[in-house]
Amino acid sequence: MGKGAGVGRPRASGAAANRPDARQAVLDAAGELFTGAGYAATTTRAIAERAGLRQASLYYHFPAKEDILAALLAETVRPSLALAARLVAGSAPVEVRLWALAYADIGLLGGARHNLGALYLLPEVGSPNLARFRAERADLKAAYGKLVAAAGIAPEAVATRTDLVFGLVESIAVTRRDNPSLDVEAHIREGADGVVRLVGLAEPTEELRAAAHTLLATLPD
Amino acid sequence: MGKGAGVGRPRASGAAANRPDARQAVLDAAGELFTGAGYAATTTRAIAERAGLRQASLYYHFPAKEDILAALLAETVRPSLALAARLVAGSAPVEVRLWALAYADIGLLGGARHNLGALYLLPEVGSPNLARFRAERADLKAAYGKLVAAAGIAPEAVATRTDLVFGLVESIAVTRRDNPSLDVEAHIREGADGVVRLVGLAEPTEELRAAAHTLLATLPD
DNA sequence: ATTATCTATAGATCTATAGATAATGC
DNA sequence: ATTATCTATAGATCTATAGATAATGC
Repeated sequence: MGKGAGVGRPRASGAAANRPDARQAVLDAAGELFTGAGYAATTTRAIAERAGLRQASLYYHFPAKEDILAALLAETVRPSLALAARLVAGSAPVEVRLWALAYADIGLLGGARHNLGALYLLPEVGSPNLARFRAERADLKAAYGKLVAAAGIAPEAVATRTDLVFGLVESIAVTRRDNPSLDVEAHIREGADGVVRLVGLAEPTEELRAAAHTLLATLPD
Repeated sequence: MGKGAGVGRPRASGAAANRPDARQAVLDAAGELFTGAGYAATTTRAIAERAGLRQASLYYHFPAKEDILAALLAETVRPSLALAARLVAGSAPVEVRLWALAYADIGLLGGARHNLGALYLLPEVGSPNLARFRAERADLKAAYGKLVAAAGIAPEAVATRTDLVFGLVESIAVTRRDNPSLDVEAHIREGADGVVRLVGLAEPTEELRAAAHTLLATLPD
């Protein structure tokens, strides 16, 4: 049991009070419901029920419903952003770094519990309270843009090409929503190949893929 | 004025009653609000207000809120589907037909009022009542799949490659949402080129694009 | 008589707050 | 005394229906 377990009134279900567990259960429940039914259609009562708490108890862990969404968005975009920053700063050939970024990023979205990438598609991400997430996602896109520019794309074409690459990467969320039994591994490999092709670089070779895997395995944390 | 104008109690605004006008105004208002704020977060009152009617009057034109969404989805996917059916049945080189389909389809989504492609991303499209739309969208995807297969992709790679192509085409909706002042024309041209590249066909030439434009201009209606 | 609208509202929520309570910690 | 939960509910909706009404059409 984590720190604080047992302190506080027990849950109605009988479980002992436990701050970190409850917070995590809320995020997990909200992740499933927001990605499945959307934000507005998901009630705080449904989240609480699935998390094993009473509705009002959510507000001990999050000041408002929207803060639950903000926490989920942050934990989804941040690993991708951290990886992108390290790859942009790297010195491997640009096609290797781009393949590696797309591969890892699609993998994070495709491998997450509950298709968390679908959160990026929610209309509520436009909310003023979620500006932080939008800025982090824009930073991630800018990292793709730097690699696209480094790939030798004509300067006036970089922005549009980057939009397309970023759209292709995030499209895993829609594909997965449409087909929950998707072969995610195949999609990740083909998606990374596709990003390289889409940018206009040479057809990916097995050597390129191997180099990218090595690069990802040796990145400093 | 259209047929039926003036028959019926005048609107509270003073405008004469007019069935076709009111229905169109409702769809237009709902298109703007659903794409901007989402389905669940858009109230029937807000739709009615923007359409110049009272909230309850919506129900003379649509049996329920969800039927307004169904009508918008249908009118967004059908033109693309009709075009795809004609191109799949055509005899022009496959790279020309694929470029033409992607160009026209991205153009329909990118050029529509209110970014209607964003409706495809709403979590509510999973609703049982919207099965018809999902089937039509699946037919559209299948048309892309036929062209991908005809492009000589290895049979076991066709499904994934098609997912990626379809994802790239629809990504215009997310791009446009993120950047409402997007250069749509540039995105359409680059997007069609990108689809051809993504499938693994030869880099698009000016001749290919010209042939595709000719094909689109000469398609029978 | 028919049509397209209106006013009024029932009934069902939904979010967030107020205040109580049942644990552990000191 | 502090913590993490609970019960109860205020206040604000939101969708859809009931029934009235102000036009035109016959």
